[in-house]
Amino acid sequence: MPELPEVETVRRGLAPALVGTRLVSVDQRRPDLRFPFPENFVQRLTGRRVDALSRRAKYLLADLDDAQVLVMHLGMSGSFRIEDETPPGNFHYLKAKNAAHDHVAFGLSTGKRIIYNDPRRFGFMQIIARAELSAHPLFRNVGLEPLGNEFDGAALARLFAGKAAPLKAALLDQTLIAGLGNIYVCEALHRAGLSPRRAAGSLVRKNGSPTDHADLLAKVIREVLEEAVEAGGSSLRDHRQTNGALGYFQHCFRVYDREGAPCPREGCGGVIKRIVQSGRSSFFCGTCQK
DNA sequence: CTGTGTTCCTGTTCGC
DNA sequence: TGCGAACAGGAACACA
Repeated sequence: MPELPEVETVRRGLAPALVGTRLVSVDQRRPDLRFPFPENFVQRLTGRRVDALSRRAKYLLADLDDAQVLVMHLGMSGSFRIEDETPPGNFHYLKAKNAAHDHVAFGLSTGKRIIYNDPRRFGFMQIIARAELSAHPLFRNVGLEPLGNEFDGAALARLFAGKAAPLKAALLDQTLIAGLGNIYVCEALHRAGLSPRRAAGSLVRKNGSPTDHADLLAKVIREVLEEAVEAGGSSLRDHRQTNGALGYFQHCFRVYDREGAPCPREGCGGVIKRIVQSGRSSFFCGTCQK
Protein backbone atom coordinates (compact mmCIF):
# COMPACT_ATOMS: atom_id res chain seq x y z
CA MET A 1 0.00 0.00 0.00
CA PRO A 2 2.76 2.15 0.81
CA GLU A 3 3.39 5.81 0.54
CA LEU A 4 4.35 7.75 3.62
CA PRO A 5 0.85 7.87 5.18
CA GLU A 6 0.33 4.14 4.70
CA VAL A 7 3.75 3.26 6.13
CA GLU A 8 3.13 5.56 9.08
CA THR A 9 -0.25 3.88 9.60
CA VAL A 10 1.45 0.50 9.61
CA ARG A 11 4.03 1.77 12.10
CA ARG A 12 1.33 2.98 14.46
CA GLY A 13 -0.52 -0.29 14.12
CA LEU A 14 2.50 -2.49 14.75
CA ALA A 15 4.20 -0.53 17.50
CA PRO A 16 1.87 -1.41 20.41
CA ALA A 17 2.16 -5.14 19.67
CA LEU A 18 5.83 -5.17 18.79
CA VAL A 19 7.79 -2.69 20.87
CA GLY A 20 9.09 -4.12 24.14
CA THR A 21 8.55 -7.71 23.05
CA ARG A 22 11.08 -10.32 21.96
CA LEU A 23 11.09 -12.18 18.67
CA VAL A 24 10.84 -15.74 19.96
CA SER A 25 10.57 -17.20 16.47
CA VAL A 26 11.14 -16.04 12.93
CA ASP A 27 9.61 -18.04 10.12
CA GLN A 28 11.22 -17.07 6.82
CA ARG A 29 9.40 -18.89 4.06
CA ARG A 30 11.44 -18.03 1.00
CA PRO A 31 15.02 -16.98 0.27
CA ASP A 32 14.21 -13.60 -1.22
CA LEU A 33 11.68 -10.88 -1.79
CA ARG A 34 12.87 -8.16 -4.13
CA PHE A 35 16.39 -8.87 -2.87
CA PRO A 36 17.71 -11.90 -0.99
CA PHE A 37 17.13 -11.82 2.75
CA PRO A 38 20.33 -10.99 4.61
CA GLU A 39 22.63 -13.81 5.61
CA ASN A 40 21.45 -15.67 8.72
CA PHE A 41 18.30 -13.57 8.84
CA VAL A 42 16.45 -15.91 11.19
CA GLN A 43 19.37 -16.47 13.57
CA ARG A 44 20.20 -12.79 13.79
CA LEU A 45 16.66 -11.87 14.78
CA THR A 46 15.61 -14.74 16.98
CA GLY A 47 15.72 -13.81 20.65
CA ARG A 48 16.15 -10.09 20.01
CA ARG A 49 14.03 -7.55 21.85
CA VAL A 50 12.48 -4.73 19.80
CA ASP A 51 13.14 -1.42 21.53
CA ALA A 52 11.48 0.98 19.10
CA LEU A 53 9.69 1.12 15.77
CA SER A 54 10.23 4.24 13.68
CA ARG A 55 9.80 5.35 10.09
CA ARG A 56 12.18 7.05 7.69
CA ALA A 57 10.79 7.86 4.25
CA LYS A 58 8.85 4.70 3.30
CA TYR A 59 11.02 2.45 5.49
CA LEU A 60 10.04 0.90 8.80
CA LEU A 61 12.94 0.66 11.25
CA ALA A 62 12.80 -1.76 14.17
CA ASP A 63 15.53 -1.02 16.71
CA LEU A 64 16.88 -4.24 18.23
CA ASP A 65 18.57 -4.75 21.59
CA ASP A 66 21.89 -5.66 19.94
CA ALA A 67 22.37 -2.26 18.23
CA GLN A 68 21.13 -3.59 14.92
CA VAL A 69 18.13 -2.28 13.01
CA LEU A 70 15.67 -4.41 11.09
CA VAL A 71 14.83 -2.34 8.01
CA MET A 72 11.60 -3.16 6.21
CA HIS A 73 10.22 -1.78 2.95
CA LEU A 74 6.73 -2.72 1.75
CA GLY A 75 7.32 -2.23 -1.96
CA MET A 76 4.04 -1.99 -3.88
CA SER A 77 1.99 -4.69 -2.24
CA GLY A 78 3.49 -5.45 1.16
CA SER A 79 1.37 -5.47 4.31
CA PHE A 80 1.58 -6.62 7.90
CA ARG A 81 -1.11 -8.18 10.00
CA ILE A 82 -1.20 -9.11 13.66
CA GLU A 83 -2.64 -12.40 14.81
CA ASP A 84 -3.46 -12.93 18.45
CA GLU A 85 -2.38 -16.54 18.60
CA THR A 86 -0.64 -19.06 16.43
CA PRO A 87 -3.17 -20.34 13.98
CA PRO A 88 -3.20 -24.09 13.48
CA GLY A 89 -1.26 -25.15 10.40
CA ASN A 90 -4.38 -26.74 9.10
CA PHE A 91 -6.28 -26.83 5.88
CA HIS A 92 -8.45 -23.83 6.65
CA TYR A 93 -5.53 -21.61 7.51
CA LEU A 94 -3.55 -22.66 4.45
CA LYS A 95 -6.54 -21.97 2.25
CA ALA A 96 -6.97 -18.49 3.71
CA LYS A 97 -6.83 -15.74 1.14
CA ASN A 98 -3.27 -14.74 0.29
CA ALA A 99 -1.64 -17.13 2.74
CA ALA A 100 0.50 -18.18 -0.21
CA HIS A 101 2.12 -14.76 0.00
CA ASP A 102 2.82 -14.78 3.73
CA HIS A 103 6.60 -14.61 3.46
CA VAL A 104 7.72 -13.92 7.03
CA ALA A 105 6.06 -14.59 10.38
CA PHE A 106 7.49 -13.14 13.60
CA GLY A 107 6.44 -14.96 16.75
CA LEU A 108 6.43 -12.58 19.72
CA SER A 109 7.03 -13.24 23.40
CA THR A 110 3.45 -12.09 24.04
CA GLY A 111 2.13 -14.98 21.97
CA LYS A 112 1.04 -12.73 19.12
CA ARG A 113 2.36 -13.16 15.62
CA ILE A 114 3.19 -10.49 13.07
CA ILE A 115 2.97 -11.68 9.49
CA TYR A 116 4.41 -10.02 6.41
CA ASN A 117 2.46 -10.60 3.22
CA ASP A 118 3.57 -9.35 -0.18
CA PRO A 119 2.12 -10.81 -3.42
CA ARG A 120 4.35 -8.87 -5.80
CA ARG A 121 7.46 -9.23 -3.63
CA PHE A 122 8.75 -5.73 -4.36
CA GLY A 123 9.34 -5.28 -0.66
CA PHE A 124 12.50 -6.28 1.16
CA MET A 125 14.08 -6.59 4.60
CA GLN A 126 17.60 -5.78 5.66
CA ILE A 127 19.54 -5.80 8.93
CA ILE A 128 21.92 -2.90 9.43
CA ALA A 129 24.03 -1.82 12.42
CA ARG A 130 22.42 1.28 13.90
CA ALA A 131 25.70 3.20 13.79
CA GLU A 132 26.00 2.56 10.06
CA LEU A 133 22.44 3.39 9.14
CA SER A 134 22.85 6.94 7.89
CA ALA A 135 25.89 6.05 5.81
CA HIS A 136 24.28 2.93 4.37
CA PRO A 137 23.53 3.01 0.62
CA LEU A 138 19.81 2.65 1.35
CA PHE A 139 19.74 5.82 3.43
CA ARG A 140 22.74 7.89 2.39
CA ASN A 141 20.80 9.65 -0.36
CA VAL A 142 17.35 9.70 1.18
CA GLY A 143 15.79 13.13 0.90
CA LEU A 144 13.93 15.48 3.20
CA GLU A 145 11.04 14.28 5.37
CA PRO A 146 8.01 16.19 4.08
CA LEU A 147 6.47 16.25 7.57
CA GLY A 148 9.72 17.42 9.17
CA ASN A 149 10.44 20.89 10.52
CA GLU A 150 12.88 21.80 7.75
CA PHE A 151 10.41 21.16 4.95
CA ASP A 152 9.01 24.40 3.54
CA GLY A 153 8.99 26.49 0.36
CA ALA A 154 12.59 27.54 0.82
CA ALA A 155 13.67 23.91 1.13
CA LEU A 156 11.69 23.05 -2.00
CA ALA A 157 13.41 25.90 -3.83
CA ARG A 158 16.84 24.61 -2.85
CA LEU A 159 15.94 21.12 -4.06
CA PHE A 160 14.36 22.28 -7.32
CA ALA A 161 16.83 24.99 -8.35
CA GLY A 162 17.95 24.49 -11.93
CA LYS A 163 15.85 21.35 -12.43
CA ALA A 164 14.29 20.90 -15.85
CA ALA A 165 12.48 17.72 -14.81
CA PRO A 166 8.70 17.96 -14.49
CA LEU A 167 7.25 18.53 -11.03
CA LYS A 168 5.80 15.02 -11.11
CA ALA A 169 9.23 13.42 -11.46
CA ALA A 170 10.91 15.75 -9.01
CA LEU A 171 8.31 15.08 -6.31
CA LEU A 172 8.58 11.32 -6.80
CA ASP A 173 12.38 11.48 -6.52
CA GLN A 174 13.10 9.98 -3.09
CA THR A 175 16.55 11.55 -3.01
CA LEU A 176 14.90 15.00 -2.96
CA ILE A 177 11.79 14.44 -0.82
CA ALA A 178 11.33 11.08 0.87
CA GLY A 179 7.92 9.52 1.23
CA LEU A 180 5.73 10.88 -1.54
CA GLY A 181 4.39 8.41 -4.08
CA ASN A 182 2.12 8.55 -7.09
CA ILE A 183 -1.13 9.19 -5.25
CA TYR A 184 -0.04 11.98 -2.96
CA VAL A 185 1.98 13.74 -5.66
CA CYS A 186 -1.14 13.87 -7.84
CA GLU A 187 -3.23 15.10 -4.94
CA ALA A 188 -0.75 17.74 -3.79
CA LEU A 189 -0.28 19.14 -7.29
CA HIS A 190 -4.02 19.53 -7.71
CA ARG A 191 -4.34 21.28 -4.37
CA ALA A 192 -1.53 23.62 -5.36
CA GLY A 193 -2.99 24.31 -8.81
CA LEU A 194 0.25 23.22 -10.47
CA SER A 195 0.60 21.05 -13.57
CA PRO A 196 2.57 17.82 -13.16
CA ARG A 197 4.30 18.74 -16.44
CA ARG A 198 5.62 22.06 -15.22
CA ALA A 199 9.39 22.26 -14.74
CA ALA A 200 10.43 21.90 -11.11
CA GLY A 201 12.89 24.76 -11.52
CA SER A 202 10.03 27.13 -12.33
CA LEU A 203 9.20 27.32 -8.62
CA VAL A 204 12.54 28.99 -7.89
CA ARG A 205 13.38 32.67 -8.39
CA LYS A 206 16.64 33.68 -10.02
CA ASN A 207 18.12 34.49 -6.62
CA GLY A 208 17.23 31.02 -5.37
CA SER A 209 14.31 32.02 -3.18
CA PRO A 210 10.96 30.21 -3.43
CA THR A 211 8.11 31.54 -5.53
CA ASP A 212 4.66 31.77 -3.97
CA HIS A 213 3.89 28.51 -5.76
CA ALA A 214 6.78 26.79 -3.97
CA ASP A 215 5.51 27.99 -0.61
CA LEU A 216 2.00 26.83 -1.48
CA LEU A 217 3.17 23.45 -2.74
CA ALA A 218 5.16 22.75 0.41
CA LYS A 219 2.13 23.70 2.49
CA VAL A 220 -0.32 21.44 0.63
CA ILE A 221 2.10 18.51 0.59
CA ARG A 222 2.22 18.69 4.36
CA GLU A 223 -1.55 19.07 4.55
CA VAL A 224 -2.45 16.17 2.32
CA LEU A 225 -0.01 13.83 4.09
CA GLU A 226 -1.27 14.84 7.52
CA GLU A 227 -4.88 14.37 6.48
CA ALA A 228 -4.06 10.95 5.04
CA VAL A 229 -2.22 9.82 8.18
CA GLU A 230 -5.19 11.00 10.21
CA ALA A 231 -7.48 8.90 8.00
CA GLY A 232 -5.38 5.78 8.43
CA GLY A 233 -3.97 5.98 4.91
CA SER A 234 -5.64 4.95 1.67
CA SER A 235 -7.01 1.46 1.12
CA LEU A 236 -6.89 0.54 -2.54
CA ARG A 237 -7.98 -2.96 -3.47
CA ASP A 238 -7.95 -4.98 -0.26
CA HIS A 239 -5.18 -3.24 1.59
CA ARG A 240 -5.79 -2.96 5.26
CA GLN A 241 -4.25 -1.62 8.41
CA THR A 242 -2.52 -4.09 10.70
CA ASN A 243 -5.73 -4.53 12.68
CA GLY A 244 -7.65 -5.38 9.53
CA ALA A 245 -9.42 -2.02 9.34
CA LEU A 246 -9.54 -0.13 6.08
CA GLY A 247 -8.01 3.33 5.78
CA TYR A 248 -10.43 5.78 4.26
CA PHE A 249 -8.40 8.54 2.65
CA GLN A 250 -9.16 7.09 -0.79
CA HIS A 251 -12.61 8.67 -0.43
CA CYS A 252 -10.85 12.03 -0.25
CA PHE A 253 -8.99 11.71 -3.55
CA ARG A 254 -9.68 14.73 -5.73
CA VAL A 255 -7.88 13.55 -8.86
CA TYR A 256 -6.13 10.20 -8.35
CA ASP A 257 -7.83 7.46 -10.40
CA ARG A 258 -10.62 9.88 -11.32
CA GLU A 259 -10.07 10.27 -15.05
CA GLY A 260 -13.10 11.82 -16.71
CA ALA A 261 -14.61 13.10 -13.47
CA PRO A 262 -15.37 16.81 -13.08
CA CYS A 263 -12.65 18.80 -11.35
CA PRO A 264 -13.64 19.16 -7.70
CA ARG A 265 -12.26 22.69 -7.47
CA GLU A 266 -15.08 25.16 -6.88
CA GLY A 267 -16.03 26.93 -10.11
CA CYS A 268 -13.33 25.28 -12.21
CA GLY A 269 -15.52 23.24 -14.54
CA GLY A 270 -12.57 21.24 -15.90
CA VAL A 271 -12.36 17.48 -16.31
CA ILE A 272 -9.69 15.23 -14.77
CA LYS A 273 -7.24 13.92 -17.32
CA ARG A 274 -4.80 11.04 -17.20
CA ILE A 275 -1.37 11.22 -18.82
CA VAL A 276 1.69 9.02 -18.48
CA GLN A 277 4.92 10.53 -17.20
CA SER A 278 8.02 8.38 -16.88
CA GLY A 279 5.84 5.32 -17.05
CA ARG A 280 3.41 6.32 -14.31
CA SER A 281 -0.10 7.72 -14.48
CA SER A 282 -0.58 11.37 -13.63
CA PHE A 283 -4.10 12.55 -12.91
CA PHE A 284 -4.74 16.28 -13.07
CA CYS A 285 -7.06 19.05 -14.21
CA GLY A 286 -5.71 20.86 -17.26
CA THR A 287 -7.99 23.80 -16.52
CA CYS A 288 -6.92 24.81 -13.02
CA GLN A 289 -3.45 23.22 -12.81
CA LYS A 290 -0.92 25.37 -14.64
C1' DC B 1 25.43 14.77 -13.70
C1' DT B 2 20.56 14.82 -15.52
C1' DG B 3 16.44 12.85 -17.16
C1' DT B 4 13.87 8.88 -19.03
C1' DG B 5 12.66 4.08 -19.91
C1' DT B 6 12.76 -0.76 -18.33
C1' DT B 7 12.42 -4.18 -15.06
C1' DC B 8 11.30 -7.06 -11.06
C1' DC B 9 6.33 -10.00 -9.68
C1' DT B 10 1.42 -11.31 -9.08
C1' DG B 11 -3.32 -10.00 -9.06
C1' DT B 12 -7.32 -7.43 -10.71
C1' DT B 13 -10.00 -5.18 -14.07
C1' DC B 14 -11.56 -4.15 -18.60
C1' DG B 15 -12.75 -4.82 -23.44
C1' DC B 16 -13.85 -8.18 -26.80
C1' DT C 1 -17.59 -17.26 -19.21
C1' DG C 2 -13.14 -17.03 -21.03
C1' DC C 3 -8.96 -14.75 -22.45
C1' DG C 4 -5.43 -11.52 -23.37
C1' DA C 5 -3.96 -6.79 -22.52
C1' DA C 6 -3.35 -3.06 -19.58
C1' DC C 7 -2.49 -1.53 -15.29
C1' DA C 8 -1.30 -1.24 -10.14
C1' DG C 9 0.88 2.15 -4.20
C1' DG C 10 8.15 1.56 -5.65
C1' DA C 11 12.62 2.26 -6.93
C1' DA C 12 17.13 0.17 -8.71
C1' DC C 13 19.33 0.07 -12.76
C1' DA C 14 20.78 0.88 -17.59
C1' DC C 15 21.34 4.05 -20.91
C1' DA C 16 21.18 8.54 -24.00
